[in-house]
Amino acid sequence: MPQEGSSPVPADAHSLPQEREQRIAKARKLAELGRAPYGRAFARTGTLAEVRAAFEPGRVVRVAGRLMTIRNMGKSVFADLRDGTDRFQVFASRQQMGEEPYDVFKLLDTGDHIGVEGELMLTRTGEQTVRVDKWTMLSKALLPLPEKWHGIKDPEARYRRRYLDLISNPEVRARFDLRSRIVRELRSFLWSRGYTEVETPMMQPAPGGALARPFETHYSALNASMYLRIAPELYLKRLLVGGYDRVFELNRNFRNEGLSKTHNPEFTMLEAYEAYSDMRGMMRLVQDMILHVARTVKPEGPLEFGSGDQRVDMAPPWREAAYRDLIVEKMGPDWYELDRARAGERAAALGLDIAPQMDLSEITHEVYEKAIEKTLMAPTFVTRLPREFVPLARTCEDDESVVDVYELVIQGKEISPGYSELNDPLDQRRRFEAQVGKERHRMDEDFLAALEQSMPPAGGMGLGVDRLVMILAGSEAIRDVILFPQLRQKPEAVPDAAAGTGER
RNA sequence: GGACGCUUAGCUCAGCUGGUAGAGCAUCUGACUCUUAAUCAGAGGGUCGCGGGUUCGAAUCCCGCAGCGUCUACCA
Repeated sequence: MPQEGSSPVPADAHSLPQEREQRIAKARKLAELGRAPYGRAFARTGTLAEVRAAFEPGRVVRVAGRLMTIRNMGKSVFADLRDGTDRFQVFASRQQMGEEPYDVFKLLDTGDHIGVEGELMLTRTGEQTVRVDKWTMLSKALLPLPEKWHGIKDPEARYRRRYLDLISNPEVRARFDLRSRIVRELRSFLWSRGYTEVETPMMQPAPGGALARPFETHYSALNASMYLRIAPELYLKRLLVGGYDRVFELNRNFRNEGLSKTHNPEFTMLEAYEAYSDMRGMMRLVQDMILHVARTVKPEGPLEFGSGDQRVDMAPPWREAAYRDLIVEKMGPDWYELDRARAGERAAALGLDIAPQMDLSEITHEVYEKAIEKTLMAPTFVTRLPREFVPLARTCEDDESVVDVYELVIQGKEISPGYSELNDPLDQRRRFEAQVGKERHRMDEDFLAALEQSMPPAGGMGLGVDRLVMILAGSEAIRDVILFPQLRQKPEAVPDAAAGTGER
């Protein structure tokens, strides 16, 4: 296995010509000395945080963690151990441990995992410390840690090797812990409201529930094309038909579209449906839910998130504004009397790109999306959207030209749409047929059959979980709230994967 | 998808108008029994993203490619 000095070095070893070899040699040496470099379970007195909380000098404890720093003083060594909860200093001395175990201890490198048994003590400077009596090798690190002071900064390395980002940037770990809490609170809120969580297919024969390009895959056993879902909507509605009055799913959707600061091809979506409710009921639900989560994240003080011009005040009541009113507010009371040319000029004056083929309602929508929506910082329910932009939604009772929908905008981002769901199967069929012409989506006959079985009137809502986390965490990029964001594949894998195998 | 920018040691970064590459941390050797970015002395480590071109000579200039970033486009 070891390469002869004269034989060519494996290509991937170039990246770490020396240190990795040294660490492998140390692992071998440890093994020779009877200390397996990769250990098994280690019974701990508790986590480092627990041991710190119950600190008592003289008490014997067993702790484990990753060695983060080592300060070698000759006949004694101070080192910092870290686990998922805390950092804790350990102190090893030749006098205490005996010559041989102490010398072996000095084979350790930063990055290694070890288990330690010994008495708790206070150093002269008052730092809580474990004095090592015995220690166990748990796992030898062959690769060095990122720079201890500056950490890892290169964005590409941070995303591709997120484990290093998590090790060296504590605020990153804190942000993902926050995400976990948010997700948990969303669930517990809905459970407390009597909702049942379900899981519906992610692989679907006919992707529906939204207008988006799907990912396509192939199911060999059936020799059939399948699609990763773009939304769970049509399955959740089947469950309304099946008698679930309150149902939600919190899981991944996939859309075959571009990457951006606010778009990842797989993203986490919450969808909830409530029988006998409507869009108004869902407005109340989503407001209560987001306020509940925000309060959990920030238990006291004003409900403000983000900073600078992205600062958001979530304090209720949240504004509700009809689409048309927002337009008039921005473009003047005569906007809807303008002809196409005048409207185009006025929109262009705002710096918008108005293409010649755009009609009045398209120009208006461009104004909404580019000049209005982005400026809505505080939570705003935009209602009564023009039906041509939400073709599958139910129209308002008092005005057939607008739909009974809300779109919740926070910090200029669409966070949550809500609907009074369509339950007329023949109407739904007509609208699907109109869509199938434009999009290449297949008609979901099975779903239409379910509707024909009678679906109760219902309110439905969606919530972009990643974006909610962005707002509550004060992150400006979706990649900062997704552990492993989608990146292009590199021709070569991350360094060292194949080193030593003799391949490549 | 388009425009612009970046890519130098394991990590964080210098490197001028082209003259054969540096620092700190990490690593190795030595000293050191209360340190905490330990300290002190010494050493090793680089296909300068990849491929081509210009030139006596390229990390540096030119072209192509890749990855990443920013803005932009589609979308939640």
